[in-house]
Amino acid sequence: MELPTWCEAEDWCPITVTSQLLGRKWHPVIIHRLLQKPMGFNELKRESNGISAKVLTESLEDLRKKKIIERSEMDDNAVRYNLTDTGKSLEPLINSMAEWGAENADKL
Amino acid sequence: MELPTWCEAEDWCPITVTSQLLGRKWHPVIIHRLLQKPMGFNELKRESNGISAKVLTESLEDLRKKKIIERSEMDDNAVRYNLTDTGKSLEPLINSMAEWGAENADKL
DNA sequence: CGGCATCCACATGGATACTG
DNA sequence: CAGTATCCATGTGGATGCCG
Repeated sequence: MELPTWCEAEDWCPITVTSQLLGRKWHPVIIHRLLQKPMGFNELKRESNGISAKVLTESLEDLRKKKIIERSEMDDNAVRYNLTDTGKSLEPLINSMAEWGAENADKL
Repeated sequence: MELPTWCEAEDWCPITVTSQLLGRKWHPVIIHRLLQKPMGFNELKRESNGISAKVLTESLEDLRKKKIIERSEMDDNAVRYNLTDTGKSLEPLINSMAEWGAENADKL
């Protein structure tokens, strides 16, 4: 199957789509955390070392707009964020990124 | 083998290393182009639809500092940029990004 | 060809404080 | 717990023109 990996127009190529999703500082971290298990706002904040509430809010909003994650309120009013199917489909990519980063961090 | 995919300190995790490399708007595109073949400045500029000379200069500089690409001057004074081994090791990641982007661009 | 110099606009993120 | 509201600093990229 031929996939259009090349840019097909000014300012648009498949790579860039992914890059602009995973290039936001905290997005890949958030997705990585949610791959372990669904979490609430504050747990997610704790698990993402150093993110501010503001940026977490913005990131979650962006990821929701892009249908990568879902927000649901439980019966006890607790909030849960979890990945959509689209979000889960990023798992191999996220893992590859973590692996590449672990192996090459010292070389950069 | 256990790889440290998790953040090990404030402001540092393997995922973030990769994300900050591939998250710059044109970096993945440049790497993708150079995976096809080595190129000079202007050819690379033409092949990356829409990048400005300034940003291309900055990107190449950053990628060089990170040992992802190399710059060499040929005997005829022509310039060639090509990937280092570290840069080439990004190929599967770049391809996965292009693939994911092609498959999910419409859903975002 | 292979850039550099400017200037400018906006995106992104950090810090801090406050709220129901 | 789950956020909002401000303010501010820097990052990042675009446009344009010039140069050897």
